[in-house]
Amino acid sequence: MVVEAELSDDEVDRIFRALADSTRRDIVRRSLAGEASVSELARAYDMSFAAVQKHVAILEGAGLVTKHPRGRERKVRGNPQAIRRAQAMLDAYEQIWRARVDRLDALLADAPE
Amino acid sequence: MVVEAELSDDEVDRIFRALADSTRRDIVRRSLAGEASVSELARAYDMSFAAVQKHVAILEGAGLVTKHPRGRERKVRGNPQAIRRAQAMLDAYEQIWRARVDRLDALLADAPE
DNA sequence: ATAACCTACAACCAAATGGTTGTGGAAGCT
DNA sequence: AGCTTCCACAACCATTTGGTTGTAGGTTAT
Repeated sequence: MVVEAELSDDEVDRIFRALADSTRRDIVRRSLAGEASVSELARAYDMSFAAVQKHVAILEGAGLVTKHPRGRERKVRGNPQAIRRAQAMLDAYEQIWRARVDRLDALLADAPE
Repeated sequence: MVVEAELSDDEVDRIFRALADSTRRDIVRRSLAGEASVSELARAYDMSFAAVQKHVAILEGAGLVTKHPRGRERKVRGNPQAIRRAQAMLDAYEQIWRARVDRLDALLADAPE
């Protein structure tokens, strides 16, 4: 059974904020496709190693990515669970909208002229 | 036929950034559940009218919400399409992960010892 | 042992964020 | 007309963000 972790506002903030940057989204894509070390990632972007390191740290803080020491490098691995939790949030919003549409439909059905 | 709007990085940035604030997420929820004027929304939060107005403007800039003049007020309406576009983004990430898992499975099948 | 590489972290800086107050215009009410 | 309500926008301020460089520690290779 899937544990439906109650997300605090702060956690949701971090997830969406982490996704609100194209470099970070690209890091997520790469690390979901397969493990990559921080420096491998850094070589892919036109910015300093430290900058990429910070992006990875932000993603890690949001739970979108985990780091795993392998020798002298840290392998970055995407976390599909975090993605699914974000999806669950958006699903909830769509349900709210759907519920509203249903209410309006019911109203029209009750007063059909 | 559904128009699969190609989202620019900037647009995706705006959508996730807009969702990375609990006040704004709450505004989205309310405006998906039903239209509300800016001042109605403002009364719900412990901050100035102008602050709420800015949040609505950010949501509008991200396409998560639309404003509709009704007399002297502007009715704020949630836009489920924008939500779905964000969902599509997250779906794409999950597909990437799934593809990786499939690749690994295939590898194991090919070299079964 | 020395050199090269990978990572972490601090200090710094410009720009963006999230809030405030104040001003002003347009719409509705008495 | 005059007052009130709703909204937009500018100016300002503190904090956060996203980048930089520099320093230092741990790991691998020569």
